[in-house]
Amino acid sequence: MPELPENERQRRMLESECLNRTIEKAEIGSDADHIELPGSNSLGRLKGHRFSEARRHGKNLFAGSQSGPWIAVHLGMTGWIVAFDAPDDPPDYTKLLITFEGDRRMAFRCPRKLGHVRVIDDPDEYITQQDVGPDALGIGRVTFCETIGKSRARLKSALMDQSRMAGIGNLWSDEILFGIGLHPERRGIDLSDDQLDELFDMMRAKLEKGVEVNADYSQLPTDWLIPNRDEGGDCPRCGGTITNTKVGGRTAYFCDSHQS
DNA sequence: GTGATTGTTAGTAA
DNA sequence: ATTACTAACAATCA
Repeated sequence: MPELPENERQRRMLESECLNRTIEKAEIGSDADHIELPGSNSLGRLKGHRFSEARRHGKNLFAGSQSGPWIAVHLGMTGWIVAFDAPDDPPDYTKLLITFEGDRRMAFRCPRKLGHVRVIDDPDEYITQQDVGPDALGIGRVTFCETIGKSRARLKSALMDQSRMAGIGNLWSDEILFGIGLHPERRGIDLSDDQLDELFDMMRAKLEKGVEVNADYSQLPTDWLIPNRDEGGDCPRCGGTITNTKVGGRTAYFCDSHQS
């Protein structure tokens, strides 16, 4: 379940459960057809190394060390990483299984196979190669206002464009626009400087809260969109109705009253 | 059966 | 160059 807050939660999990243990084995799970995973040569490179650091950049996740190889993980729509101890069995849909010293194991599971894992040498170089913009919680106000303010694309699409900034997907883009009261089909180029400023602040506030509650939606304020993201429901903030439309091929939920 | 799903990419078109 | 639209990937659920 990965947008920026969900991905940060995964990063924390890796950090607390999977660092500083020597890798004994990295293997492909069963049912791993039609998904991009490292070949045996790449997997072999991991053996004997340790992950000393877990990083997040947008929806990308990295684990590795300065002198050793890194894994670059993208969770796709339904990917998830689980840490557990042998002899417990890996969960369903495990595509890649890493066994560390001391029975600790890390499973990359991915039911819909839309995620992937790669073995790389340098996360920074990888981010550049992949044309991924700055992390949405790392992008500066000036850069944000510039890239959104010059864009003729619809706001929702612009926020979700991983080359502009990385980490915002369907749910959180809706949440941000709901918070600021802008319709998802508005254009960045039509916003005033003040509106761009407020949008930047709103993006940070929403994502920071999402990170703070560790992407546990039950802990989000009840007047936010995500807990009320149902077609036809009442807007928790005004007398409006939650409705939806297609933007960029995704379903955009918004309040028909206070978002314009 | 139909349509939808927290993501990305390729192809096409304007 | 930028943006929009569609389909595709695959599994599952309402």
